[in-house]
Amino acid sequence: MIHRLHFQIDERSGVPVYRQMMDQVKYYVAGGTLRQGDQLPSIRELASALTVNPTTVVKAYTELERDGVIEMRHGKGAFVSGRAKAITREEQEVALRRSAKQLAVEATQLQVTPPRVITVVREELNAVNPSPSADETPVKFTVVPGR
Amino acid sequence: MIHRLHFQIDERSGVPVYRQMMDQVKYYVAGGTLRQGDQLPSIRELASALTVNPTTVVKAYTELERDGVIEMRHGKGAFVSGRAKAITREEQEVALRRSAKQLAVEATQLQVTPPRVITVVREELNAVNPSPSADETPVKFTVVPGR
DNA sequence: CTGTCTGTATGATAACACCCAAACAGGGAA
DNA sequence: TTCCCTGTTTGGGTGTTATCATACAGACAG
Repeated sequence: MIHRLHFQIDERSGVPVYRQMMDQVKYYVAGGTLRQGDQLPSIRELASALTVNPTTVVKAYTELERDGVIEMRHGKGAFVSGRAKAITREEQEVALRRSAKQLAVEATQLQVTPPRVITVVREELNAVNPSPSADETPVKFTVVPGR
Repeated sequence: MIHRLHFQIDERSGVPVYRQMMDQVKYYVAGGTLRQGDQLPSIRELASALTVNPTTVVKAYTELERDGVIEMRHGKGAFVSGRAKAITREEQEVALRRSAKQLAVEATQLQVTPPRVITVVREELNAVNPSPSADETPVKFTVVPGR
């Protein structure tokens, strides 16, 4: 079975790329998709998949290690840290609401009707469509770039 | 009656200050608190209230003007734009999808169930959508800083 | 050992974000 | 007119973000 991670980088958002990557790794850990011991995409793999410079990925991974989310092992790869606890449930809720609020504001600015917004959100949720997994063994993930 | 705008700037977020200000103005406009013709805080007033440099506010206002949200009039002030910027259906669709996809990816990373996402989006749409008001007189707003 | 994967580390370059100070110019009221 | 509000513009400074190219070093299979 192939596991995929969806990474979405929005250059127009003004948010630094390395920080967007950090957030998304944290979200995967918080959501349970990435579990203790799982191997993250290598620096070069992630960099080429997202067409960013490896240095940028290094920065993201280094900061994530400083935050205790991941561990990097020379010559082996980057792995989800044991003592992760990257994000609290409350922070997850805040993150979701912030993103939803942003969508709501933008849609209102664009004068899109609420039903239309709901429809599009449903479509995009289906498009992302995660693969359900109850596997307990540490796995390696590939990247699905989103730009 | 005194009208107040609450501005909150988070320096640790990594999001550029001028962009945080832009988002909040957009939110007020989308939500109907700021209406066509309303006068925004002056550049210097907003800058001193938030203890940021006036140049930063200039950048935010300039970008907002480029987005068609506000208009700046030399010697008079900054006002909420009358005419919504002309945008094609296609541009509207692209912008909406981009924002929706961002939310979908993030929700998936957090392993939030699609129904839950829809619920939150509905709530945020309701929170943004203004109750139609009969008051048409333009007003001036002051700033209450949040730091 | 060799090849190839992995992370680690530089220095140079460019663009952006933010601050600071100062000056210029329009609008409107005393 | 003068005064004080307003936006406009310029030049200089610092730190961050991100790119590119290059090199070094650990892990491991063949």
